[in-house]
Amino acid sequence: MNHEPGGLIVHIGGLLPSLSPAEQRVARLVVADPADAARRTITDLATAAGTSEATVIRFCRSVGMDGYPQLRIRLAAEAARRVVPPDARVVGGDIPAGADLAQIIATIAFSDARAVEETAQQLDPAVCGKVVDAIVGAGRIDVYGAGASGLVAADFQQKLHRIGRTAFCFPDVHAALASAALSGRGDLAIGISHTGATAEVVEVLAQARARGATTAVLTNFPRSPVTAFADHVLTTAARETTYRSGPTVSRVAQLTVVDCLFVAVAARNRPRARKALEATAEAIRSRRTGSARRRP
Amino acid sequence: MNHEPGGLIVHIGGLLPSLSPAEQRVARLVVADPADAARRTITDLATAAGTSEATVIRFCRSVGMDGYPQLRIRLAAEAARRVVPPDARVVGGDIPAGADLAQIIATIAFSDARAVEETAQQLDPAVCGKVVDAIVGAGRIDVYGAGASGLVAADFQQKLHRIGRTAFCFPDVHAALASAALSGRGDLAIGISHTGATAEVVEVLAQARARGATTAVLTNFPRSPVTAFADHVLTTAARETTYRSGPTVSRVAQLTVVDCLFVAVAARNRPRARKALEATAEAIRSRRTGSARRRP
DNA sequence: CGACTCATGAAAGTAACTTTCATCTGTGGC
DNA sequence: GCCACAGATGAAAGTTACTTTCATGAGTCG
Repeated sequence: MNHEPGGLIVHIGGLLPSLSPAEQRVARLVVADPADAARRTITDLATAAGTSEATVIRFCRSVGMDGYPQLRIRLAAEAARRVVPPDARVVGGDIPAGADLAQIIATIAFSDARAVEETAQQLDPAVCGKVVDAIVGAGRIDVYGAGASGLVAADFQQKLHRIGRTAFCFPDVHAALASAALSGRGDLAIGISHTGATAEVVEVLAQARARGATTAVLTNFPRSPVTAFADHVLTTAARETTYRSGPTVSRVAQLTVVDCLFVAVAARNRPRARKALEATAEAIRSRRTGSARRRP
Repeated sequence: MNHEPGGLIVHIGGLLPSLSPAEQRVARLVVADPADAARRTITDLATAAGTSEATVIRFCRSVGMDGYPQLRIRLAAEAARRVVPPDARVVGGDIPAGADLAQIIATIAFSDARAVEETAQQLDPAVCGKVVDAIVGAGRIDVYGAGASGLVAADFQQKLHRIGRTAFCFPDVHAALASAALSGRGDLAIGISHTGATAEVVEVLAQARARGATTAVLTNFPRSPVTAFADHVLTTAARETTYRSGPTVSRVAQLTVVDCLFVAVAARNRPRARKALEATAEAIRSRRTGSARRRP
């Protein structure tokens, strides 16, 4: 049958004058509220149009559909498409004072999602590749971060560990500096700092580099102090707002970058990574209670 | 019947583990290609899933629909709304074996961004409101989480702390259980677990609740064991892939939810929260080295 | 004014959907 | 190890929705 890829509703509107009176009544109902029509059964719609089911079927054929069910799902699809995503325009800035929860959720989700997308867009695959090389070939891997970035660092460390690349992460600056002092050629130090100016991270990276280790940093500001001590610079792309200070916004973007590196490293040695993953997953599984409840 | 205003497909994803095997087969087909499923008749779909029509009907009811035709039009509508980015066909699934870095980045960013968006869409503002109330009114706040979710828990704790709502987070199960045992009416325990089946988190929440504390949980699976012990259930919406085991994907979504709660709590008492934020920011600022370098 | 065309709905027929029920399977208790 | 039980499942019966057929009637053209 006929294919009307674009606007079925528009198409019906154009066909309207050429339809029989009873079919026109059906058509008008459909055009007026496609979503509502999609919800009705054929008998329903026929009654609402003051006609019989047979006429509705004829109408379907007249507009190029095979039958009523087909029309229904087409209508549902078109009605959904024409609904404009509510008020995405306003969303994206700061949170207004009297904001309700739905607004807050929409705003945050929007800015998080955008941070992720924009970060991915500006991330340089070549630099990533070098960092991945470094991770794969490194003797020892240390990951540093303070505050919110510290959590990202911990996450990175956990992940590398799970695929068999032993890594360390220090919550304490002194321990971190000690580890950096003990590193050398062939080792890798990864710093994570939104501002790129966190003293601890800068010091640690500087120390590691002075000892001959390779250094990499993940920051939002490509010209921040820390980049002076980094062989490889990866950047996130996050904007700040009042209530969500910088690190908060960028943390999601940082995690995305960490995930990318993780997957890329795992992809380098698929079988071994998979085996390591399975082993760790197995170890964790025993810590689960029974599977999800079935309809309680 | 149930109203799932946001993402039915996402909702189905979350319900997946709580469905019976045969229903899961149906669910997977539906999630994999909603538009295609909408085109099929019930017999068709049943055959494709290797099961009977009866099971498909049961599946419809399980996900909150009245019957198959209703499911069909909902699927058609959602599939249409989901404006698929041109080359997103490959993106979103598993990472192909020979993937290059650009592909990996695109895939991960896409699935992260989608997890955030879908989570926001299905997040219930009413439940969030109750959790915010609980946080604002709580005597003591404990946040629990293990593994990757543990980092999210730590993040939440840090955030609450920064706006003056003292909270605790325990990396050690014993300490957590002890704290839970000491909690009581007016206290709040928040559990974070992607699977909802992490034994530690379940035990701790059960304990806290038994002592009279209010409990809340953040999980991907609304019918998982942990929800039995939670007064408030918040859900993320993340799908799993091979290389990025569940918790990895959902962590970004979890963080978004945590951010929402954080901002909502801060919004309740704007001046005080702002003052607390500024105080902590000031404390951290001293730990920064000079501002960003100007063209080196 | 008759013969034709077309629109229309009633009713019969078919396919789709829903319910019921018997069977089966795995689980936990003794 | 066996029994009782709950849950999962599909076959088949039952119901509803959809489609076809056909008779009727209104308009209309020679």
